[in-house]
Amino acid sequence: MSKPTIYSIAQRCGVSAATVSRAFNRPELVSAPVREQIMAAARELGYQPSSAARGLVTGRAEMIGLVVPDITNPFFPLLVRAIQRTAERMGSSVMLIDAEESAAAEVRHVAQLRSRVDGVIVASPRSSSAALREAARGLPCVLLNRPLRELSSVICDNTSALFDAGEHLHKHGHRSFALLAGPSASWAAARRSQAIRRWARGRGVELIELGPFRATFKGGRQAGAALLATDATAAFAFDDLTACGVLAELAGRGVSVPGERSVVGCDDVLLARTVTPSLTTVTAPMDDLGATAVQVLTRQIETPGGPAEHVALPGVFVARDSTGPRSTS
Amino acid sequence: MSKPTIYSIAQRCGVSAATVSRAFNRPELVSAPVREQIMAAARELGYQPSSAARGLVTGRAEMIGLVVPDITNPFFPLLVRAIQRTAERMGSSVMLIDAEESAAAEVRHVAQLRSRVDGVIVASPRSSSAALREAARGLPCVLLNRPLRELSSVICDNTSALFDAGEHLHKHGHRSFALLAGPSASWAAARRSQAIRRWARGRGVELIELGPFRATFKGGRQAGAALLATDATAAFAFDDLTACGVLAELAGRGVSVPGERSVVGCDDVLLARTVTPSLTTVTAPMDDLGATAVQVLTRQIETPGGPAEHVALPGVFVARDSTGPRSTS
DNA sequence: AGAATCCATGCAATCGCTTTCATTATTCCT
DNA sequence: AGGAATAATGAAAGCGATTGCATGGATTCT
Repeated sequence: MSKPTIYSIAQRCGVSAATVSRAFNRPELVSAPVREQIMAAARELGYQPSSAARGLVTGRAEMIGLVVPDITNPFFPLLVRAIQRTAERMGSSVMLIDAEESAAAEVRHVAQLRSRVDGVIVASPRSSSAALREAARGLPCVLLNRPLRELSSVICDNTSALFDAGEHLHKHGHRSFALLAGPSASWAAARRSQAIRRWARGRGVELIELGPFRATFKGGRQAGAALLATDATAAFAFDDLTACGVLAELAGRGVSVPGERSVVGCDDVLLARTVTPSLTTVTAPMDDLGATAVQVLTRQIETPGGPAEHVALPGVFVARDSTGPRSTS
Repeated sequence: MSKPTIYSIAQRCGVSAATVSRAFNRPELVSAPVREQIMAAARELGYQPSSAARGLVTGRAEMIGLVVPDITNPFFPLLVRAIQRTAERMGSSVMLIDAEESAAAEVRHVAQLRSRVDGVIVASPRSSSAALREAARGLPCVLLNRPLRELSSVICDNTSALFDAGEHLHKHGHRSFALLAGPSASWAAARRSQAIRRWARGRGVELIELGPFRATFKGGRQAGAALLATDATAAFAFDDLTACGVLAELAGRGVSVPGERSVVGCDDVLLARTVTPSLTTVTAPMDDLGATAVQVLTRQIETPGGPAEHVALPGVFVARDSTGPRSTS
């Protein structure tokens, strides 16, 4: 007794396979009694449509690929979840690919995905624009947090939230700021630095630029050490992981936060709430980012050759415990 | 100019589609010149075999499902990565499903996966044994960190590593211990508690049982508070997340670690190295766990109806900075 | 040289489903 | 009531690959 197919069901119900197929896909085309009989038989037999067979004829895999550079980066799990949830609602599954931080693996995987998915979402890619363009040629594709004219993209724009962060610190009496820059190759890092510079210039406050530092906990400790060598009372870290490193370094040296220095992070990863003191940071609207990416991708799939779309979602500033009034010492 | 198929290539090379197919799958059956011509044409046309078509005839999806209860739990990303890497080496892709902590979603997803994958790996499932058995009926399945007689399983056994942890603390002069128990429904929690109890009894030391606590940062803070109400100088936390909560609570109350109290965690998630002080904990051999799970699953797929396999991999104790000599006060 | 092998290749069936077109049976309109 | 429109179903042609069997040519053996 092999796997049930539409034919098993058809035979059992004395109808043709076409009718069974319709009962599932276009129920309104099948009379109620027959439809119910078919459904009952299907349930009874434990029938599950073969997605391979369906995919072969429809040309749709009902599956999207998601390429992340490093699944262990706490930034991604929430994104993965949001994307998966939205995809499921649209009837698709998600194939997750962890490129393990290798740009080469990224494009290799995108190329391999081609035949198994309807489209791909590539998050914060490491790869060069050219390689990416080439890999995505003819494959619906949405870039996350990395704009590229020819390909659709969804990005999180922290500019205004960083302004808010600056204002928040300014209101607390800070007048001298440090910018702990992230990796120079990172688009996000460049953009954040730029936003902070603009704000500082507009505000007419002192901005000490330090770095670039690696976007790791270690990089953060170095940044913390560098920070202590200045007399900036408030610092913008590139992201939360860096900020945590800064916190650890300051704690290690007996510098109190926010008593003596204030620190703001970016991204609001889980860690940000967990660490002591909890991090003042910028929340990325993960759910929206993921959902939007899937929606844009769906449009790309349905309109092959359609125009690239570009969506920017704003981050939101959240004040927690790592920022406070400037010490009056 | 539609997607290239084996027929496009066949036509272009003046051979039959069968030969093209063989050139890819059984190259030794095709003469060298023809094979090379085919490969060249394939490259030129950008041919990618349709996995749907292949899957239809071979009955293999070359894909395995991976169901995790909560992708945001730092325990999983490393596991996901290990599984993905091994699967790739075996020619399969991974479909990730985040059950978002819902037992119902877990079995629902396993059921839906049925038609799209060759088998599933279910990590630390929340669902009841019966539901799980039913959902996996006829579908090759490997359970992770949850043994169940009828289904294959791969688990991490921390018993001996926890003994080592106990000895480590004992050597540092600790004589009174606290067990901060994890969720009572968790198999892993029960097992860990049991191991620690056995060790304490064998050693003849005092063991104060606290909890159960939720396996979250908050749960850890509560555990920390409870710990301070006792005079245990060393504590076993259920896992690293809990341990971090304990650390935070102690820090908040000005209790120094490891000066006044020692804390050991379990799992060695990324956080463990990041937090200050870095956590003494038990490392789960993630890579092995993932690789073994995939291998066992592969065997299940190749031998349907074969016997369930059960593999236990030992965790390894690692001493870091959250444990030290008992304070002599 | 003729028979026996072997190698490379082609033919054609098949996997399970969707979908167009044709075919009835039914209902509606004038 | 006769013909048109409508609804429910079936027959059959693919979708793109794999694979068992058949075939014909080259090679080898005796």
